[in-house]
Amino acid sequence: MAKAKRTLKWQRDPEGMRLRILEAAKQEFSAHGLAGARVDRIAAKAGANKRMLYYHVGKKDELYLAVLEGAYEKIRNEERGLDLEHLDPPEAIKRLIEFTWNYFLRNPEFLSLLQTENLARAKHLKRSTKVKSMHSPFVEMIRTVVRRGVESGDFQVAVDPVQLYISIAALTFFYLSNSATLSVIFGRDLLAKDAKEERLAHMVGLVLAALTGRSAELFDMVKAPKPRVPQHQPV
Amino acid sequence: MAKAKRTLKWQRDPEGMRLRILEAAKQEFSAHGLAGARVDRIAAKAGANKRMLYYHVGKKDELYLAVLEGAYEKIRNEERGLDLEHLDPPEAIKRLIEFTWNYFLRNPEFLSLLQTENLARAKHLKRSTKVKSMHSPFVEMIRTVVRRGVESGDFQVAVDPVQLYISIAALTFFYLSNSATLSVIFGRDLLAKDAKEERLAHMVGLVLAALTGRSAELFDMVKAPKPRVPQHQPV
DNA sequence: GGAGAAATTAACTCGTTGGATAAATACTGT
DNA sequence: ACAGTATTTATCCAACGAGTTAATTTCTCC
Repeated sequence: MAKAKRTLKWQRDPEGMRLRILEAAKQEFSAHGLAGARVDRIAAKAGANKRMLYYHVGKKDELYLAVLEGAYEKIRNEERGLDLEHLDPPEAIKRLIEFTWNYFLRNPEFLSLLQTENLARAKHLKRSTKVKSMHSPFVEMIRTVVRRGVESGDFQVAVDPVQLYISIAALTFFYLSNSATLSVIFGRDLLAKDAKEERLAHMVGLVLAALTGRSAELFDMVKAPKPRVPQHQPV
Repeated sequence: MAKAKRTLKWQRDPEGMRLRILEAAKQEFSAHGLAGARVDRIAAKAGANKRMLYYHVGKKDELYLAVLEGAYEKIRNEERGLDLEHLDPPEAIKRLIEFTWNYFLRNPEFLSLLQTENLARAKHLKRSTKVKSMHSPFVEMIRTVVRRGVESGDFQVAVDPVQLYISIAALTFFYLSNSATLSVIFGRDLLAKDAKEERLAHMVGLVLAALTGRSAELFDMVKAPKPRVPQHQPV
């Protein structure tokens, strides 16, 4: 056969393979946790042989850490584009909340990975040098917004930026990461479209009201579109 | 031997055994998750034979569900003793936050169990009939507090009690359940004594400020050195 | 067109683990 | 003290799963 080169049994593509492995691993680890994840399933999902995981990344633990680091890298990169400096302080906080909320909605595996890692008490993350370095700029970004808010009189109190960020992450993260059990015990579908809108309004209202001290208007402002329908039919 | 009954190879104590098994299982499941938990370790920790688990409770899944139900039962029982009706609304909310926070601090396994169950998307909890029934009274309790607050003029807005409770749980739960990774990325020990006190102050301030619209005073009130001891041993 | 390196497949090892079976031991009522 | 039942121990095993070894296929560069 001169020109029609015989169909190959497999293609070579080290870079692509590595990416497919990491993507498959992300799915698997977020769906089943570290212990529950199956190396063979990852291989299958990546359209690869099990041996490839060890060849391109490493053993299960190392694979897991690589996935985790990649996840952090991704969110911090996107956060960098938030550009809160040019918004007036309440608007900046609102945008930060909305971004965080939407990011978690768009990347549910990130939530699962963090939960998994916390169940392991960050044992793996502690060994990572990469991750520690990329958070201070973000904190400074928030600190600046708060300072500006206090100076302009928009905010009543100079809250610690780390506390504020943890609170924003808490309100969004917890609702989504625990929506399964919460939905069961409260007898509501917390992931329904309406419920999510209501939640976003609640969170923005809560945080801005606390910072500015103008609860009523703020709650109403964001709450406007959806008057209510507080479902409430547990048992 | 008539009186000095020869030392027995083992004592019979079905009730005690069952409790020891459940306790050991709680430890194991919260420490390693569902997939990571080892049946043999549970047996060992309970000072029992592996066969006992199957005899007294059931297979791994059933054991896990039993532990989970027990955990919910325990917290709801304690919450029942909160008695928020007799406090003025802001004080009632403050007590609710403090109780939740302290409960989570005292029962870290509860946090882990919930995380694990949410990673499984509440697959097991959905099969439980017991759990669903015990939450509406609690929601009503909060609803009443909010209504009273609005009527007395203390609160500026009639927030949905479920949203409010989820927010309180979020602020407390997330901080503790994710303290491992947060401590790493922010380079602070979030479980240090000072950090915990600061966090409690922040959360109470945030929520009360949002509800009452008097940020500054409230933040200062709770942020002060140590006005009083909010310890509050529930039940 | 061939040698050596890189990438991929196939097959195997070996400890672990959930669950099962059968036998032994303690307790109860009579 | 004896029979029957409840509780506990002692083994066993088949399946699984992580990681390894060795062979096979493709690529590159000369």
